[in-house]
Amino acid sequence: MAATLDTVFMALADPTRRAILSMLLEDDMAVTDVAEPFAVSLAAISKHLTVLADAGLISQEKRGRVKWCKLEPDALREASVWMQGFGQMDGVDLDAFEQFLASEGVILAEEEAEQ
Amino acid sequence: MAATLDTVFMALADPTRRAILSMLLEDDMAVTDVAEPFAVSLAAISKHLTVLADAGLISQEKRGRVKWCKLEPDALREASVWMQGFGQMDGVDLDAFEQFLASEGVILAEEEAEQ
DNA sequence: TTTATATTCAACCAATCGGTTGACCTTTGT
DNA sequence: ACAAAGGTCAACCGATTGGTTGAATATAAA
Repeated sequence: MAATLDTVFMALADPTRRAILSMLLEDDMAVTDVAEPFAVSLAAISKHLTVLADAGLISQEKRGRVKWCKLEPDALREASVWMQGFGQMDGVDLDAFEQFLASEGVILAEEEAEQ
Repeated sequence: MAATLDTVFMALADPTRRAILSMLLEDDMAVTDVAEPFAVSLAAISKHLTVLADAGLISQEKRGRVKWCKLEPDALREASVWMQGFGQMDGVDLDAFEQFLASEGVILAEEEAEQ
């Protein structure tokens, strides 16, 4: 829930959690199915999913006895914007960049906050 | 040196280290000057700088008794590319995006590798 | 040469991390 | 009613993290 840069980057720092995100890119999954390919306990994966959910990177909805995990790519936006301040985006005409994004139907974080 | 996604994201997960990167965005700095605004010991900052250097996010060059710290924004590229696989870049016309970047003088990772 | 400056090293500490196991709760199926 | 399946919880473990302090090292200045 408290999706700060701290929690997002911390969540992304673990390879198992990044692999989970990649899996969820394909489709929503139950906790047990997320855990299946990994050589660790279900409880460990459950913890990883909690970390991802706390970072806002996934959401979890319980239907019956199954808890469905869904990728929430929006949480990456804040972190992505932060990173872009350092990379080769430096020197880029930001107005033109925003116009380009708008032309592609992308909604920036600040714009969304005003809605 | 071993700039993996693990080490890069882990390095970015700490607010002090992110603040250091922001400072280095302005200019190269000596270790002592980096440490000055922070309420922690010089040794602690020295460790943070080692973490950043191991992640490839900064480089350190010793001239005389002063060790100069320099931002290395390229290290963010790999992580940024990984993240863009999830975010709202999804669905964006990547060709148009690259053209836009090229028009802004930005060199993408793949292009640079071919040089 | 002596002294101050810049930085790291080494040892230590409390807190956190990723992992385990076994008990537990809830929902579904027989 | 009973058993199985889906998940979490709680307690524990070893390793790592971010921090400290004091000593050590190397360079520069007096």
